[in-house]
Amino acid sequence: MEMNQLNSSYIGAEYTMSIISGKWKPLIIYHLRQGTKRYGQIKRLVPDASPKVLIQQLKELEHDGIINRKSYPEVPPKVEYSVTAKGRSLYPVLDLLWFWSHQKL
Amino acid sequence: MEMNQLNSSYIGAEYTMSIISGKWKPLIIYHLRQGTKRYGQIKRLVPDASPKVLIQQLKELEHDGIINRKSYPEVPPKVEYSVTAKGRSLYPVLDLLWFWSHQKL
DNA sequence: CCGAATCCAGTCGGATACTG
DNA sequence: CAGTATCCGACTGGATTCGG
Repeated sequence: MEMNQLNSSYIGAEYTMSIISGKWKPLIIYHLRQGTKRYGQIKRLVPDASPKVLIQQLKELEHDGIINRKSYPEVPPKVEYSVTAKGRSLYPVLDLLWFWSHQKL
Repeated sequence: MEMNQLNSSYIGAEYTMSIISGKWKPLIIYHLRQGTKRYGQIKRLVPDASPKVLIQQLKELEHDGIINRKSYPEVPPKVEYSVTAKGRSLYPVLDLLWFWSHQKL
């Protein structure tokens, strides 16, 4: 599949965008990129996200196979989030999005 | 600026996404990529977009410097839309978004 | 031909309080 | 500690009608 001869319009670009669009998703992925983190850590790293929204975005990322949720049956509860292989394949995409925005034209 | 050592989180990725997120924007850019088009042509190429929304997305793309609007003072009116240099710099981004969505993992 | 104006439904994120 | 539950305002896109 050639990158310099794309044909079938941009149907599919929307799909990728739907996965990473969500107010806190890029930031969540960025932090998890540095390593596995517990829920409380993420909450502190993304303090402006309300618990409802934060959990919601984590669930969506998990549902889309971008991150993995591991729950430990302990008291108190412990939950760890990490990036999956599919999620790591997203790094170049996010990097390019970031790069474009910082580009001077 | 190194692509393999991004630091300042992903602030900026959201900015790029905000520019191309909009229900018909990728499709509009795709069609304009084939060459300058009149409003009526775009309307026919993106038939499911209502006139209000279509004009709205075209205006946003114009405001963000992605496309150019050229109006000819004729009767009947004639308006042409084309992609700017900044818009063309967006092709690799859209291509990568498209490519990622078609990738098998 | 190229839009503008109005009204409307659905989705998204935020604030706050509460729970196993 | 790691979430749920409820309510709510803002924004986005859609349907339709009208105008220069």
